[in-house]
Amino acid sequence: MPRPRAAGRTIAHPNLSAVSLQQVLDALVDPVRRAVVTQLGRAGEEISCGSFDVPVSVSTLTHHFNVLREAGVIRQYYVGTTKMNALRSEEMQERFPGLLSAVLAASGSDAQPTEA
Amino acid sequence: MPRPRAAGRTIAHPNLSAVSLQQVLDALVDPVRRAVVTQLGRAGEEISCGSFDVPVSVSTLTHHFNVLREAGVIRQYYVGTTKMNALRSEEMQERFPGLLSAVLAASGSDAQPTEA
DNA sequence: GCACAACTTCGATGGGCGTCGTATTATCGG
DNA sequence: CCGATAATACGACGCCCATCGAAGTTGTGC
Repeated sequence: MPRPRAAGRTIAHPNLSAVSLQQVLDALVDPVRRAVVTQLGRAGEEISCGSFDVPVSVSTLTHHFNVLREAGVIRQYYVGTTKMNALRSEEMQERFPGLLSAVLAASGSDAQPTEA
Repeated sequence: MPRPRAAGRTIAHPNLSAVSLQQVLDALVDPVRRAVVTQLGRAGEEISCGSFDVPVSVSTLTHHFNVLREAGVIRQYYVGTTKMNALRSEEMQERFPGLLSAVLAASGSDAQPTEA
């Protein structure tokens, strides 16, 4: 009976009322995770896990997706062997008004000082 | 010639255009620093370094003030041996619209899930 | 000038987390 | 049933940072 593992199907998502500000900030403070969020924000649509432009290995990326999901920032579901990702923008807006949108806006414009 | 040290007087503050989103998030993600920011937000006024209610030693607190100041979140100046602190709310609002206010709002209300 | 109070600086320590490679599971197409 | 593809689970490793205590600096008041 080697534990059920991923079960391949349904994925658990937290109720946003059970998510703390600390969790969300922890999720958004990592540059790689913020890149994921930003790309999701730009696309406005679901994106498969493998379609992100980030400078880390696949296993690391999986870890980041878990953190984002557990923080309530993204929603995920399977389509075959592919896992799709989407922002939980509206729910986040209710839970922490203005927070996610502020980060998205800042990431979108000149998030970096003078270095380009 | 033991370097000038603190010089006791004027303190250097960054221009907010030279501050990155990463810096600000790094500053705000720490619970102790966020407690400082929250208490400053509530007070609406300057507070001396020693008047904060945080569960760390004095030397650690000094470190946190440095991080907050270098991230452009707070402004500091000496009054005798006392150092006063104030939020740079308006400037932050211009640089990263909605960010600081969102964090303040979230910290103020139920930032924690269900644990009280 | 001296003691005291407020804060800083320095060096050391510990824990957490981002990172990776490898092995494993799940799904689809022949 | 077999291979290929997509993603996860599992340790392990290294670094960064929050933390502290002790010593130092600056200013105040007597």
